[in-house]
Amino acid sequence: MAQQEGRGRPTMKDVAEAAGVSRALVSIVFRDAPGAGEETRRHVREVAERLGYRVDRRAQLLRQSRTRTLGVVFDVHAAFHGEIVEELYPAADSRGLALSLSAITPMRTEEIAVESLLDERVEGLVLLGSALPAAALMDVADRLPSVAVARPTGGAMPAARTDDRAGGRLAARHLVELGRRRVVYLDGGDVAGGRERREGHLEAMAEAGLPADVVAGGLDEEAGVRAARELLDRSQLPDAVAAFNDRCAIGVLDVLLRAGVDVPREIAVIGFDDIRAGRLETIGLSTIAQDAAGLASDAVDLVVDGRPGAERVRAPRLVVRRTTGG
Amino acid sequence: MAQQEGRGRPTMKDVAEAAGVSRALVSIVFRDAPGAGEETRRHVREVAERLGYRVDRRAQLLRQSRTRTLGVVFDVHAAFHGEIVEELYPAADSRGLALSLSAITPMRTEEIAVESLLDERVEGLVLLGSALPAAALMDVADRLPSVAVARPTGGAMPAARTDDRAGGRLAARHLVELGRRRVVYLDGGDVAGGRERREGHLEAMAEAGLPADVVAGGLDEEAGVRAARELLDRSQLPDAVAAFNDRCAIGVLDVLLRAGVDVPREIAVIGFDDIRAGRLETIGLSTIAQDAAGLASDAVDLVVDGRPGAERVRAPRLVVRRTTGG
DNA sequence: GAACAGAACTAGATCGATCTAGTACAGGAT
DNA sequence: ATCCTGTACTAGATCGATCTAGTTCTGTTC
Repeated sequence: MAQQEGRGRPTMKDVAEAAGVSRALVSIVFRDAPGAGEETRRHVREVAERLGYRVDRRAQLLRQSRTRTLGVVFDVHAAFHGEIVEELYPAADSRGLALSLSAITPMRTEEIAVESLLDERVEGLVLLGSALPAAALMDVADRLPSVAVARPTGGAMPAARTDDRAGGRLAARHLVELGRRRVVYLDGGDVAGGRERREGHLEAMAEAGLPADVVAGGLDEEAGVRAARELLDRSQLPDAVAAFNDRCAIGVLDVLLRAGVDVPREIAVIGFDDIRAGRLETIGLSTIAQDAAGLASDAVDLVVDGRPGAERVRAPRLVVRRTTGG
Repeated sequence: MAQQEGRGRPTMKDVAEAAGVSRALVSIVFRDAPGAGEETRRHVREVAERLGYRVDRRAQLLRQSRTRTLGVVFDVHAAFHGEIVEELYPAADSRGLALSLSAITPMRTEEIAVESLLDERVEGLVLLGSALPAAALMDVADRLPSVAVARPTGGAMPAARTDDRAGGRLAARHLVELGRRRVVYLDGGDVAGGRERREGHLEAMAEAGLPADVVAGGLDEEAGVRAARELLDRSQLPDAVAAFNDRCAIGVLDVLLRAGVDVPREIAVIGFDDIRAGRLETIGLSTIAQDAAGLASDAVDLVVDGRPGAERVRAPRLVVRRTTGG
């Protein structure tokens, strides 16, 4: 990793000398700030280009009181996080902010990921699907403008999230409108949005005058598989399944398919999240879509002018595909 | 995003004044450098703790000639990239290096991702599954010690990769040893490792004295679905399918399952990569596993003391699961 | 042609750390 | 008493940019 160049990369001073102007003027040119003639700008840019000069972001960050950078803590394995990170780039960009990503891994805890961003002096933090307890969230929010995405925070930190309760209702009502009567809900437990989705489902079922049937599910395909096997053991099969999320729903689908159950004729299945895998033609999973771009945009808004308890909630959207469709 | 504190976070100067020592000494303490008494170290650390001081990485980076940071360009949607990023953290850490992540998205091209890292003055670049042409790779490698992971570079840049040819052979031989005779290979085309895997497959088939049967496949589930439908239209079905990667294989599996084909009895299926989805009990995809930790470690090694055309190749590993198993 | 405004440009301080080249002082050898 | 050595500590330069407060220069206006 020995730097091949003799004395490192060129600096503003080098460009200034080569162009026969002051360093300050070079700075003006590169910041597109007023105070330089057109002719000079062209010349400076040309000299810089020739020397292979690029502004050193380290020095830039140090000098500017504002780093104009948002830290993003995410999980490299959560597919939905990828979707949001992707949308965060343009959302931040449109407000003149850069992103600094910090991944969570089994060895690299959320705390470590946050600390490393604080050391970089990011101006705000976006936590994707944080697993931190409310007290820890408050600590973080206390140090820096922060926002939690896709999880309710109970006011501990501003949040950008989907209206999970409405999503739960939406899914249940859709199944009921298809004429389904024996609807099972596969619960996600206490995780981000878990309670809200379950309650939404229960409300919709109650409104329809139908009995609720909640079964412990989980967050991933494995959980869906386990739950589906249990369902198949019942004397009377349900005629619809609403799962906490898409991954769980996909596990269910797989078991049903192998057992020769006709989806959706015998059992309709609906998930939550609208992950890519579910959009595949062969899977065709009906689902409640979260608005990734909207969440990302809300998240940046909230970090930028974050009042303590603020919350932005996006309406979910019903996406009908094969598993509940004709 | 208004900084709540009056004058921003405390600096080394603040700590020095509060502790009644010089700034330089505080620096010595925080770098664990020699030149300070035990007593003083304790005192400085205590004062710093009380003020909530943390070293400003921006200033640190600027002053040190070395940033000791590796830039990582990756795709948030490629599951395998997540696996490698995860392993890169400890690999870099053990050599005293930090990571700076830069994501590729539809709007944010690989070039942009690379530029942003160059601006941060990272000391080396790790490109995951880069899609850049050889010429562009050479340009990048010319500017900075770089390494491409999981793609052959034809010497344009050091590479840490899996022996894809051996992997192709391994998969084919496994199928042949199971007694399969009509083996179809779903090709991945010209992408990273595509040619090598195909050639390995062809070699193994030739050695077994069996005819080769290469069909255009692709990189994702959709491609697998298309290819599988074509196969089902044939007058005589193959008795085994080796796919370019796991995602493609999963698409194939789905179609076969829906068509009522018994996997693996009628058709055995094997993929490549060992992604998480394939490990699921219900899918149970046999595959050729790439050694993510090994690739990550090799990648860091190569960046650190990168001779121009260097290459580290890891042996792949056959993982037998349900789709070719009992 | 004096006064003035605005544009173009520059010198020098500054951001918050590290690094170099010192100074001060203790204790031991001569 | 003098010299030396090593440890503990400090002043000031430095990294590469931006920012403030200027200075020139050009062109208008009265």
